[in-house]
Amino acid sequence: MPELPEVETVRRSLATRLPGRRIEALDIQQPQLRNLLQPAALRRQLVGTQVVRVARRAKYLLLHLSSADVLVLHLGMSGRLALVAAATALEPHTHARIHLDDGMELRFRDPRRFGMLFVVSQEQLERHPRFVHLGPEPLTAAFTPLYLQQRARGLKRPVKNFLMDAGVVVGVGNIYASEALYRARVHPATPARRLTLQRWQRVHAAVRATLRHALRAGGTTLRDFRAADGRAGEFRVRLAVYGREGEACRRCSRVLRRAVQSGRSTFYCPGCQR
DNA sequence: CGGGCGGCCTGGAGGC
DNA sequence: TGCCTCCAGGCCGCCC
Repeated sequence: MPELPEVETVRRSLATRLPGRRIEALDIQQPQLRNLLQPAALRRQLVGTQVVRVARRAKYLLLHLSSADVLVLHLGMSGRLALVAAATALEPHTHARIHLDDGMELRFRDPRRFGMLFVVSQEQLERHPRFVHLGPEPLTAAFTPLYLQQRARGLKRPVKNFLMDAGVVVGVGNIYASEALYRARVHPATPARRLTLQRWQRVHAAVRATLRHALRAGGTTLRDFRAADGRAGEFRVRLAVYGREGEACRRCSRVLRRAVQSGRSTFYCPGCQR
């Protein structure tokens, strides 16, 4: 589900509400997510701590705690976080409930259970196996056209797969990889090593613009996605290629196509993207 | 070692 | 209505 704009949207919706709240209790209904939750250990680490701030790295949400630990949450494909009154009826696939000191509850739901939840010390976070290999954030100065060109040196994998590799750049998933390449007018199957610096400049700018616009719209809701306050994202109507196979390109009117790359759908315009 | 692929899960859509 | 297949926004381990 959620790529950078969606995770960042969730972060923002939590950042106005969570800091200062104390965790009073934790209920685990279903410990088997992507990682196996250890209810007793989690309770020991979380209960009694205060949320200090809500951050994000790649597609991970980071709840920094007063204990100098970090509660790390990943939404996988279908995960949702909701901040609701404790009396709210329990919805299906609610795996974890974090009870707060103001009568609210942070609920983690995830039908497909590809999501993750774990605690790591702030100090160890960057060295954690899930974090240590991560590339730069696309909206920071570390992400440049030259960086892309250098990382692509010698790689014959398609540029779309390259952009979706979190070791190259984080936060770009299947929707925004297609959208950004359309915006950059680069064919998704182009071997990464074939792109000139000039084209990397276009790709770089397109990745950033696409993510920024999606962020401004509160992300893309295809089906599941909601911010923590329940709001859906509005970017779906602005998608230029994703999910629009068979429809007309808005730029050149050619029929948009779908292809499969490494088992994932890619959408592109055969006229605009060479 | 780069990189494609299957597997992890459930549910929705569409075909018959 | 039911049953089947395919597909889905992520990530990792296996294998060539």
